[in-house]
Amino acid sequence: MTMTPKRSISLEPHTIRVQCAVFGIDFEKSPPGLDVLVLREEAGFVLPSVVVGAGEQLVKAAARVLRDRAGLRDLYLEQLYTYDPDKEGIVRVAYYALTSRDDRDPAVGTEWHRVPPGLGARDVTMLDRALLRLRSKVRYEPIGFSMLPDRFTMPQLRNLYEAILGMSLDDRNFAKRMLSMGILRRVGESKRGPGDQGRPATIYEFDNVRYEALKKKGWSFEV
Amino acid sequence: MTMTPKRSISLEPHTIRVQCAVFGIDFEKSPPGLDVLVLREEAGFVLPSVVVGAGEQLVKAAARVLRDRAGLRDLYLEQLYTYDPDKEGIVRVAYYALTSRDDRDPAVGTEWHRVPPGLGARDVTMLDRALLRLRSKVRYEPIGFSMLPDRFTMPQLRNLYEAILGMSLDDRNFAKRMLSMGILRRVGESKRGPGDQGRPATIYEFDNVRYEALKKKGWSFEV
DNA sequence: GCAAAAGTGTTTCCCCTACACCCATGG
DNA sequence: CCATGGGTGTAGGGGAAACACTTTTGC
Repeated sequence: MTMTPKRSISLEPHTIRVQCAVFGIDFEKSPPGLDVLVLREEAGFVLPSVVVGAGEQLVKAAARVLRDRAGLRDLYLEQLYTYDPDKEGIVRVAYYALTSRDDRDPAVGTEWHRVPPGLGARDVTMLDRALLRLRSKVRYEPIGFSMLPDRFTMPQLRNLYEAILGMSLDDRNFAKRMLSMGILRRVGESKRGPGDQGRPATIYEFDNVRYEALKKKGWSFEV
Repeated sequence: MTMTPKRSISLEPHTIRVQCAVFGIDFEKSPPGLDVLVLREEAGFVLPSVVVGAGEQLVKAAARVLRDRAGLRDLYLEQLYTYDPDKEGIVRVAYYALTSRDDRDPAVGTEWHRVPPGLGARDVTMLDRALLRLRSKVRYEPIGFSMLPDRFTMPQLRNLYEAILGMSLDDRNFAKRMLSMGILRRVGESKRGPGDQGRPATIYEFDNVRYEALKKKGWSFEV
């Protein structure tokens, strides 16, 4: 029987690839809908993905591909699931991201598509899981605000939840719940442009300081 | 500018290691408590872990280490989180597992310890995450039954939830909720051994067929 | 008959739901 | 003044939480 020498080099090498499902709300259409960011390739669309560099942090790799390929920064980014190695020994670590589409136009080669868009089987599997997580998590963590501009109106917030959850919500009860949680700061009224009809909406900001304080006391967000 | 040739070999190789937090309830003590399975090593305790073989499925690797090192089979096993590569390029994929301690004695070199036991920093981080997930998930999925023998009593089930959630639960309301969900089958009464005091408890089984049927209708478990 | 453990029912209260009207602005 | 969109209050019902006594067994 021989002793196996200790080695500092890698054993059983795998390639690790991070893959991202980026969600954003399309407020232009009515009703607003949930879109996912895809890259146009020769044979259709793919979700953004990239090989993780040696020693690179996973979330950094995800942020890197979204910055380089889609010009996106400062998004909510959360790890989702790690998939088994495929035939080439590639392990995919899936992330999902939330972003406000704001003013930004999508970078060249990227497009926003209403979910579900046409994708390959693996991308679909991952997107399904991301949607499931998003629909569940958006109800007990205030992550939805990442998909809005810093300042937003109550109807926008409600439209966001309706788009994600795929159901319509009672406007009175929705506003009541949101305001009663005490995590929104009223910061003025919406300015009207030409063509804007109706009463100006109140503008709110998400009060993160307040939210963290409440969370520390055991309170939890809930829609 | 030169073309990079396509390669089928791995790029940016990493070693992947799965790591497991196995939870079980200690019904011997009163009140019963939540234990985690640890391996005794030279310098203390560690969570079970193993390098994932080339082409091996992640969950298979987790099941493999728990079978080989701890003699455990047929446990509830769920992926938890994937950690960034460390200095040696090792990426850890964390799983947590639930098992009924039943009759089984722990295999040699393994011990059950009340959480939290003394562990290294990485193991502690992972265990914290596993506990958080367990405490949350046990409330909306019927995974707790994996920590009981097939046949169990209502007080056992309640003790399990009390041990995991770290709070005491009203016995009447608890039984009411559990029975009203219609996922428990009454299968008899507990046999008393010498030394057993008090009224015999009703024995139940988890009715998985019924649970799946309800879930398909959009119903969801909730404690 | 006493101690130990298990089983069961009722009331209260709060929160979620359902629901309709008035207000502010642009044209 | 009319159309458009935004804001607000109330009443009722259902489910969760609080709460105490009876039953069965071993000793």
